[in-house]
This record gives sequence, structure tokens and C-alpha cells, in this order.
Amino acid sequence: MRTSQFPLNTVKETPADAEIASHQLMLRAGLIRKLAAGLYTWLPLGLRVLRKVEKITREEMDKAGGLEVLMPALQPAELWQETGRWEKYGPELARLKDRHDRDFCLGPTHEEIITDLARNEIKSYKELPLMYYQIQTKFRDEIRPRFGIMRSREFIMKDAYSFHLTQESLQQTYNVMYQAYCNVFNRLGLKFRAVIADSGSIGGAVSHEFHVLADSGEDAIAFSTESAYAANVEKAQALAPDTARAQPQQAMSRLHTPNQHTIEEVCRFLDIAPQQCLKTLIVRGAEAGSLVALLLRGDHELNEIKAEKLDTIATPLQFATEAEIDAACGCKPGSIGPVGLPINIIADYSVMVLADFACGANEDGYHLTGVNWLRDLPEPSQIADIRTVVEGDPSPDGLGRITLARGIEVGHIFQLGTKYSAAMKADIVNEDGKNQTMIMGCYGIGVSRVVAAAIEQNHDDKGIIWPLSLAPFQVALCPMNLHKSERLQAAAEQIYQDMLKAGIEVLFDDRKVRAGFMFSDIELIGIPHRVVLGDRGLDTNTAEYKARNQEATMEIPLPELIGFLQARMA
RNA sequence: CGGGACGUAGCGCAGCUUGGUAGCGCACUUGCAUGGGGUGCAAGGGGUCGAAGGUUCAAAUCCUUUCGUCCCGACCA
Repeated sequence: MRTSQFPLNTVKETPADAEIASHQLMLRAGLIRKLAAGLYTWLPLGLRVLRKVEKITREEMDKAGGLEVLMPALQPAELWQETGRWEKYGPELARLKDRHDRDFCLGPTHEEIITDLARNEIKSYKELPLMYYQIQTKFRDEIRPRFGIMRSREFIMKDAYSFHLTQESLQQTYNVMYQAYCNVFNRLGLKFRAVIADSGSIGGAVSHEFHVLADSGEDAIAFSTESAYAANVEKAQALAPDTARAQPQQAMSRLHTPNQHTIEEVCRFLDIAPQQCLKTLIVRGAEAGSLVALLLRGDHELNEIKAEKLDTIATPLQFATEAEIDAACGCKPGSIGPVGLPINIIADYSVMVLADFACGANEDGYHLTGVNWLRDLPEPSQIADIRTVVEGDPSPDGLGRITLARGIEVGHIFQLGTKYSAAMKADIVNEDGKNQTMIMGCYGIGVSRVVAAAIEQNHDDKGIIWPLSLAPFQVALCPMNLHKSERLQAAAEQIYQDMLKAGIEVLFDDRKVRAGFMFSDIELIGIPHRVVLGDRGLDTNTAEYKARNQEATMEIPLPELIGFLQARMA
């Protein structure tokens, strides 16, 4: 491709409303343009990258035994009503009516559609297991679209759905897909981790997320320093401490702590460490109108996902209002404590080993110190893991300690079970002639998000640094002052043709622009390999080579150029 | 949806407080020079100042409404 026929829509200025590197660079490099909030047009250069992600994904899905289909983006409400998600999904589901006043939605995902397909098309258990997949545009009316392509309202997703007769069969396909996902992200040249995940609103038991590692990632992931353990912090288990509770040393005393509410304030006021403090949060209980107190160590954070899974707590998790707290505890939120608290208490494991701790006195402006279990208050009826892990916690598998990193979720695989197939009566007659609900798995890759994530992970102050497999072009051919030298024109044209013949995806920059301008453009759009041609080089029969991710340049004899590049790209 | 901010040329911004009919940089067009790191000089083209209503002799500027966008919080590939 020649730049004279493939305009690079690069811009020097950073658009004001782009916050993160990938968003800024995608706009500046001319990969995308915004149409409206969360809606983007893919320009020719960007589309080339997107297609590469699709291609690799498609190849690995085919290899894993998937059958490609294409389902409508517009979906009838009836199917969503069957699973109850028409009501449950909330405003993120973009609903609309057709001219006959019938309800439809723009598909944010396709479980209902695929389950409908499966129940109609899969006739015999002998066809199982079976996996369909598609690469489709999804629509989610995000509350707050942001970060460009990273969290847009319309996005491209590869979603796959598998159908099984047995859990063993599902597990088998799940394992195959796990490996297929690793293959995809390895081939894309991205640093990633598969982590144990919460299955969220989609449902199901076993689930892994695939994260591209990047400091700007929206998700925190926890992994072990010693073992392969990795989990989303939402899910990462905090083990019960193995240390014993110390013997009480202090007497319990009630101290006046005017206007000290947060852990930080109370600790500073009383001159104690947050680890010696106990944090009491009040949430709604599962029973209507009931409240539950959650106890955490002062330096720990409540993990809402863990808490919400407990039977006694309302789902979704809701914090009690100040009025409710006042009615139940007789004080405001900053002064609550478990001593004499008249409501049900759930304690995190870590608070059970505390001795001589501080907590609210259930009276505005007062805290207790030197509090001890059994002596001053009974042990709580329920002890559970309700906190978010922190750096240095022991790894749940017993090997090593937890360390935290940021990640961008680009893939998620779930063992759905029968959540959708049961609701939609996707039954099949099994070997014994009995009706059986099919078991399902589902597997997603955020195809368009991968592009943004790749940039987030691979860029510098000059622009994007594409991994070779994602690059819109593999090589940039940059002749200097092409218009001034017929000799150079001939040589450049020949080299360009040779590269095309060798199957190299080359961008021939034949614009009449200055060297610095050209180099800046090529670096901004992130072409991995750059070949500079000049009259000077022709005198010595060499070209200058530079890799985007390295500083040094090399002189390459022209006859060896193609071979050299091929070796570099192998 | 709650909290904050912003809409002036394709992009980035000034002008608004104190009304007087719009400006700068980049980009674009043309010419000359330059020619290995976003080059210089000169000449151009491009804006119903987000929209509607109001106040006024006069509104980008003041008032009201409305639409859009971005940032901070609850959702997710």
C-alpha cells in the first residue's frame, strides 16, 4: 500500500476528551473517529488492526472445533422474557419497538438467541458436544462510556456457546477453550494472565477471565509470587489467619472521640494503627427490613461480591441508610461497633484474631479501646471471608504470597450450566430416551477492546508500538526526498515490488514530506519495522533499518534486505 | 441517575467579567526557499460562536430553556 493511496489520518494535537493513552493514540494515529458518545467509526488503518484480531480469533475458534454463525444484532423481546432478563437487565439493555409496536432490543450478548437456535436445531444427543461462535457487534447502553474503544457502547465481540450432555463434556470443552484463549493472546503478542473470576450476572459456577496486563487496567488482579494462582481481586480468597489470638492486655475503656468518624481519623486521634481498629459496616439483610453488621479490620476493604453471596445478606448488596442505622444502633455510621450491637453480626476472619482492638461505641462521639472477644463481647455467630485481598496476603493455594497487578479484561469464559437452557427448555433426548436439559458453556473475547488493550500495553511517547501480529502494516518503506531523485524512485519502486512479492505487508510512504514528518507519522501509527532509503544509501547499496521498539538503526545491504526482514518477522 | 465542568473554523484554544458584529496556533490551499526528525517566508480559503427563546438600538458576551460532550461515583467483553 502506498500512502498516496492510503491517507494516514494522523493528527498532532491530542484530542481534549481522550484520557488514556490508547484512546489518545487511536485518535491521533487515525485508527478511529468518534461519532457520538461510545460510538466510533473504524478508519481504514484501524480496521486493518481489528481484522487481524478477528482473523487470529477465528482461526483459533475453528481449531477448537467451533462452528461460525452470525446472529442478528436486533433481537425479539420474547426470548429475553423467557429467561427473565428482559426485566432484570436494566437500562443497559437498549430496547426499541418496531413499526408494529413489537418490543426488541439491541443484543448486548446472545445467550437467548443461541439457546433458541440450539433447542430448535440440535436434534440428537449424538450431535453433542457442539460449539457455535460468532464475531458480532454488541450494544450495551453503558452508563458512562469512556476510554474510547475500551468501554464503548457498540463494540465487537467474539462470543462462543457450547452445548453438552454432561458436566464432564463441558469441562473438556472448557479446557479446550481455555487453551484456545491462551493461543489467541499469545499469537496476538500480548502479555496476559488467565485469572479465576466471578461469573457475575451471566451466572454459572466456574469462570476465568483473561486480562491483558497494563498499569492503566480497570481491574485489579491478584497472583501468587510462588505458584500459578491468579484471580480477580473480586474473587481472590482471603485465608483465615493462622496465628492465634493474643491474650487481652488492656482493659476496655470508653473514650470521647468528637467528630472522629473514619478509620483514619479515629486512628490518628487515638494514636493507634488501623490494624488495631475494627470497622463496622451496616448493610441490608436478606430478610426484608433486617440489617446486618459486617466487621472488618480497619485497614481492609469490604469485598461486596463476596459479601453479597452470603445467604443472610440482601442481593444486590445495599448499604443501610443513615436513618436506618440510627434507628438500629442509636448512633451515626462513624461510631458503630459490635459491643452490645443488637443486630446480626458477620465478621471477617481477620478480625477474629484481634485483641485489644478499638471500635465504635454505638454512641455518637465515643469509641472503645482495649476491646477483646469473649471477655467484652461474644464471638459473632457468623465468620466469613468478606474482605478484598491485599498485597502480601498468603496465596489461597498455600504457595507464596499475593501480589497485585492491573489488567484489562479482554476475555471471559464461563461454565454456564443450565441457567439458560433450563429457562428456555433447551432439552434433548438422551441415550436412555429421557428428556435432559443441555448444559452450556459460554466464551467471550472483546475483539475491539483487544486493540485498545494492545496499545495500552505497547506504546511510548512517540506513539503505538504494535506487536507484529496486530500491526496494520509490518514494514514502512520510507524513501527520503523521493521526488528529487529518479534513481531513488526506481530503486524504491523495485524494493516495494520485491517486498510485495515476498508477502510482506508494506506501507510505501511516497508522500512528498520531510523526513521528520514522515518518521513521526510512522512511529505514531506504530509500524514495527522501518526501512529508510536515500541517495546516500544507494551509493553504498544499503538501506537503513530500525525496529519500532529499539533505538539503534542498522545498515542492511540491499540484496539482503528482504531476507533480513523475513528473519526479523519470523 | 447523582456530583462537577465545558460547547467559538477539521483539531487545540483565547475573546464573555465590563454587550458594539470574531481572533490565535496547528491542519488545509497556492507560490518561493529548504530537504535525515513534525522546516522557513509570503499569500489565501474556511466559523448561522451547540440549538431555541428572551432582554437590548445592538448579544459569542446578559437571562431562561434545551441538546450534546467530558470528568468523578454504582455496571461489564
